[in-house]
Amino acid sequence: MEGYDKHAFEPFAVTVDLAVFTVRAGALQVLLIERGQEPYAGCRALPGGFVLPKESAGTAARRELAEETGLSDVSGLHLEQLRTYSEPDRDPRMRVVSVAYAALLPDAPEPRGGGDAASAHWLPYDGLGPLAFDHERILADARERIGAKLEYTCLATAFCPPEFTLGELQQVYETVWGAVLDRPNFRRKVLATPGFVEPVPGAARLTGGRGKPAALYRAGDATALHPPLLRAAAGSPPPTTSPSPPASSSSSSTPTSSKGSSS
Amino acid sequence: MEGYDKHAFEPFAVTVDLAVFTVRAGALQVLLIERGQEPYAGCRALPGGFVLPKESAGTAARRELAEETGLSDVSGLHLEQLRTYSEPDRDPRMRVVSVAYAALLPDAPEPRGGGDAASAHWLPYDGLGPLAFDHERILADARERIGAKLEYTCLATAFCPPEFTLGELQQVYETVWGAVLDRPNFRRKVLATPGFVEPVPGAARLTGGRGKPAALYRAGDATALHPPLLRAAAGSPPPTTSPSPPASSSSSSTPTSSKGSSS
DNA sequence: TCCTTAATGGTCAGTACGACTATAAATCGC
DNA sequence: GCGATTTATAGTCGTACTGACCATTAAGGA
Repeated sequence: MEGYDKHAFEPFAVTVDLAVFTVRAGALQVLLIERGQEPYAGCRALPGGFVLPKESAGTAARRELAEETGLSDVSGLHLEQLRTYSEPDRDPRMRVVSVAYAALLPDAPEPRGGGDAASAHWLPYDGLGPLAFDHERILADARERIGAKLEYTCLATAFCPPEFTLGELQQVYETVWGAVLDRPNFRRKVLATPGFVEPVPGAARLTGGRGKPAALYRAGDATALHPPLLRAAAGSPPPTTSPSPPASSSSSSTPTSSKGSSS
Repeated sequence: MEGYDKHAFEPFAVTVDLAVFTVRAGALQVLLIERGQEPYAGCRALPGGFVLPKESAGTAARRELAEETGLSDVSGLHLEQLRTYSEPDRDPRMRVVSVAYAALLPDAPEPRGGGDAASAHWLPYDGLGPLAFDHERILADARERIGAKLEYTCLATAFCPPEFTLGELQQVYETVWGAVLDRPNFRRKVLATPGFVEPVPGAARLTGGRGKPAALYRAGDATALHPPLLRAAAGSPPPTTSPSPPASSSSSSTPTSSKGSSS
């Protein structure tokens, strides 16, 4: 952009929209508000708001995150810019360009407190109805981005409390990906990645529910996963190990196998 | 964002900035303009411009790409939104929010023609001096993004002409990553990925220079690489094949014995 | 003609990973 | 208290993937 011609551009309103995720009760949940005014009155929407004159979009996003969740300290939460949505007609009232952010929360206190948060609630991602504006698209993009980043970053720990078990970490992957992972293999992979997690020294084992108590871990100092933890390719049948997959009824093809794994 | 309060926001100027890359002469090159006016007069900058009233940012980016390169048809070129830069003081004159895009060009005709393109030129990425505004940062972000996407997408073919040799494709990887790859292994990997490249039927082999002529390939219809083509981890010494690492203290894993799990 | 260069074809070992079995340590039902 | 159940953890085995490396082919140049 060379010289600025004051007549060459239209002023835009700039907002941030937040896709705030958490994993609770084995489901991926999203923080949504219910709109009270037109357009889209009564419709669910992503929390967000205007970027103030002296703010960057990132600053505005973190401010909105604090306001909407009611949390006193959001400085440690993972907040990441997704992309910017700028279709001319995305808001019927005026020209609004929105910078979308994705945020990850460890656990999910029901939001309380000021501002728009009055109407903010956690809702499961699956089965959501239509959202206001282009928020459905933004939310879908956010989920895809988060899922992809689980593969090659240590982002999953951002969904976990400061100390967590490997089972909880695995649940994050399974929930976001919508897939079931093999527990011993997941464990082997995570522990083999230096800096992903580190054991809690005191080793107070968690004995909440049934079963053998699990060891506690903290997030390590690594940020990237090398090599990555790949989710299975979309339409790829599991690389058929056994030469005869559909072994009719119950005749176990190999002396050691016959777990009837894949549905 | 609930109701709009006309006094709650400041109008912003919204621009697009373009990081346009090509691979030429074994070097990664970038399209830059030279600013004629203050601020940063005489300084190099990314091409870009205002988003017009009826445009989306993506539309503006493609329009600018055509204007700056002088190419008549930019519809087939890879253009991808990077992220948005919105620091309040990033432009000393006024509040400007810029949506950055990265574009990939197969070959690099020196730009000609109208508009700002008068001063647009290809320059090697390495050894660039300082750029105007925060464009240095934008360019670095763009390069990192492109490098990362080469790992798990088929993006590299966007740098190549419609028909290319595997050597040319490998050169793209080596140039963007700044690393040297083993040619037989690269070949094996690319050909083993379905849909990455497909041989040109006529199979007119390219016999330009010395050596055995290379077969020609076209980009396939795949977009993702499964599994990815990973570049070596940053600070990882190559996984010592030789049976005697630094045979000092740490006798690492013996096949059946301690797996060295806990720290 | 011999040497150089570059593309292509192949081997081999180590690692990574999926599928699976086995054991340990807790709670629950009785 | 005892076994069934549940969950965590340990380990095995075979295949696929990958890096390092060698061999062959087909061109150009001295």
